[in-house]
Amino acid sequence: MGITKKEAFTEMQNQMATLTKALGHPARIAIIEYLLEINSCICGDLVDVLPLSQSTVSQHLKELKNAGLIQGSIEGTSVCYCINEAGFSKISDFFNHINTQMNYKTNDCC
Amino acid sequence: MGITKKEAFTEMQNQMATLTKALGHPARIAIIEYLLEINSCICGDLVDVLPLSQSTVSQHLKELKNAGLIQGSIEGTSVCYCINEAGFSKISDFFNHINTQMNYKTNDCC
DNA sequence: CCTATTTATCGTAATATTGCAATATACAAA
DNA sequence: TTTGTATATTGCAATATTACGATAAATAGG
Repeated sequence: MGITKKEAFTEMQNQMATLTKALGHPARIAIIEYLLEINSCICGDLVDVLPLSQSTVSQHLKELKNAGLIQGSIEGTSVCYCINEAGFSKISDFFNHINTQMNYKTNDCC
Repeated sequence: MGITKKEAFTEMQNQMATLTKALGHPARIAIIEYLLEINSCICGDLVDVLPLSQSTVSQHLKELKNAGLIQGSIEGTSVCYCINEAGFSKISDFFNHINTQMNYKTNDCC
């Protein structure tokens, strides 16, 4: 039905899915990489760098912002977007947890 | 248009997007958590644990397998699914890279 | 005020995802 | 061979995503 049964899962599971889903597009990966590289950015730069139209880039930025992976503040006529470290901490915590569990247990199956 | 312009991005960007996209659903997060917890699994277990039908669970398992996040091997009548550490290493590498860059640079904007 | 610049939003079309029932497939046991 | 068990696949229907052009909104500079 195209609709995710969110209510059937834990808040943590939904939150982690929201964060990873937001990264689940090459343009949004590219945006994050670019923001990390220059550590300060305006949307206009991204339109030049990415092979997508201005409106599409704006939408991707909105999704990353909604997920809490980037921040944006108005800076005169333009908007300054940058990494939101809090969002990435949450993901890192999850993967650290996974790595710990993988190291702890022996993968004796498959 | 609902179609991602994959050809316009690097292979790394597409690969990372594929991996994170595969995790971008609470059911698939739940599957990974369950596999980590019991460290060995057959699909039937998951159908009991998850609030989804057998066919839907099977589809989610297929997506995780295609992305390289889990492995499955036939074990008599059932299938034994478990974590594919190689897939998670790739994601971990990416997030370690992000964390390194975040620590290195000062977030002086926004 | 007028104009240019920058970013967001709307409308729309194409495609993808999610979910389930029904069915198919594959194997084991009787 | 027949029956049962476990998993995969197919075929929908409902909804979401991706992308773009057009347009709106907001501000800066003349």
